Amino acid sequence: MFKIGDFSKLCRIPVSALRYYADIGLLEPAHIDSDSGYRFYSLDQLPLLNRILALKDLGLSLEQIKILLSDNLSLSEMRGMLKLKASEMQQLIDEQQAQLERVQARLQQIEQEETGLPDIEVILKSVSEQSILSVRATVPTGDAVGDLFMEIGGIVMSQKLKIVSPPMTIFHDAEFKDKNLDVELAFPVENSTIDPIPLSNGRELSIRTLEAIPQMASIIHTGSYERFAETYEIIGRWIERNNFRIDGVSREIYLRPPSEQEEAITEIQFPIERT
Amino acid sequence: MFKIGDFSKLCRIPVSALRYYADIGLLEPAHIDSDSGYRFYSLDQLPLLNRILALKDLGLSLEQIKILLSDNLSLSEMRGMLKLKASEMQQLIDEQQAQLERVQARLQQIEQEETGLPDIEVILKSVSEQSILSVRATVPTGDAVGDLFMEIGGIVMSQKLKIVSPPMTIFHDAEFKDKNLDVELAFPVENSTIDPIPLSNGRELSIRTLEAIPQMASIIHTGSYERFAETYEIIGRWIERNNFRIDGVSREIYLRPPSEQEEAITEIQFPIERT
DNA sequence: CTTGACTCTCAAGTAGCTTGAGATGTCATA
DNA sequence: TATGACATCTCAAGCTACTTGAGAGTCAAG
Repeated sequence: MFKIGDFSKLCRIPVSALRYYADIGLLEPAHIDSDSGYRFYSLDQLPLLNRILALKDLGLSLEQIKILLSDNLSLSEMRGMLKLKASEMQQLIDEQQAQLERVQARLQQIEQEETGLPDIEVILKSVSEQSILSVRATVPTGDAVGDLFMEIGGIVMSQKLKIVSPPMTIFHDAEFKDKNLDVELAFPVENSTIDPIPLSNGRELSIRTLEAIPQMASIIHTGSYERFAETYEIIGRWIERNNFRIDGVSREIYLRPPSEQEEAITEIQFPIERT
Repeated sequence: MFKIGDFSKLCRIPVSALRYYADIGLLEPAHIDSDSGYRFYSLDQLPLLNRILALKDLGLSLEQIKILLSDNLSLSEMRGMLKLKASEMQQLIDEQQAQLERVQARLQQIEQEETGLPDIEVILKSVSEQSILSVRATVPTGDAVGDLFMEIGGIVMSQKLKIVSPPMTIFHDAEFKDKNLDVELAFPVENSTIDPIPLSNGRELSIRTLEAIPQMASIIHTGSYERFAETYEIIGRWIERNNFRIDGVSREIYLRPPSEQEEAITEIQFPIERT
């Protein structure tokens, strides 16, 4: 029989951990002196302790180990648990690997271009499905989106549909263009249906569903629309450096329109995928 | 200005997290109504929040981010932090990869041999440096180690050295032998020096230092020495399956000698290295 | 004025221990 | 047998980044 300190040296587990294991009922001392309360451990407990440590090393929680050791479970149950664990671990490793790559991308950025554009503002997010009331049109220049907005804004308001978040533009062109852009002007609305509303030029305003997107690179642009190019460059470089590629149509979300007192705030989103 | 719920939807961060960030002073609301205590956030805070999220995504703690955002630190400091972070992450990933491999090794074992020997008892440990009083000798058979033990036990006891842990045998043969084994019988003692003590057959008993070993595969054998073979087989297979190789001399530690009442308990250790 | 949705604060819980305070026990020496 | 050094005991709190829940107050619509 060993006092806790000696047993601790023997098995190289801190005294505090042994006490903790005793507290949670994972490994009770072989004997507890009823006068002093001292815990005593026997060498016969070493195999059990080692089994505990081996299972812990496989990444099981102490709670799981306790269950596993009490109802000594079948091989197939054990296999199930381990398979689950293995896939969890694989996923965790993959995520961490991706995170490491992002850190290294940023490091590379810092090393290469001392005074370059910072891309610290880019974040990764997911967006969920939403209903939009939208019109798709070809506009001669980017600035003309504003005119389209003016044109249909009143019509949208008159629909008595509840608009649940700020308006956005969806850019359908496969490559970058600065003339004759294929855009969709959209207002997120509550889930409902209406008949399409015909507009001039054969266009129509209708409700459709914008599907969820698991991975979006997003950046917030503050200020006038004239300086968009720089912000687009930042997010573009971030995507490139982090080994993503653009996979779908981009959006601009007009969080706050420009006014006398305040600068405009716009979010730019690109759906991305691992290359 | 948005109430917390709306801002939460906007940036896709749970309300509880936003409140937490405010509590720890990481992101204070733009305004707090003094009557109701309601928090109000401005769109102007989005870039800051995104910076926070981007840094968090790089694996920095909220505390670090807070420091980093308050004293806006230099590029080289930033680089230092990221480098440190990157190496930490790399190490973490390597460890987890190794752990995953151990899980998979065990899975493979379960799948292949339904009724095979369980190797659940093998654990990985490190052992630290220790002084030993030892004699090295060639013995005709494994059983003869016991005789050697008898022979020198008395002499060791008479040395008035404090023996700090149970005796062990170190096996110096490069390959397995069952005849003429090159063994070293050792008693861990307090750090001190004595003159070598000559024994019969030209052997001598002396103090030396046994160096620390970072990775040992260890298993506890309970019972008579006759059934050692099976335990050796278990640990050997574990080492093989986990892609380690034996790197140095093995030990047997006689934790409890056999007696009328109790079974013997012996620990077997192999130093190992990643292949 | 009511109703329901929203918000507030404060406390506790999560995992696996570690650290510390303050009280007691054990052991070897004087 | 007294003393001092050291080991051990039992709590309680701390670690991270939040989440959950209780109980109470606020706000907007009908």
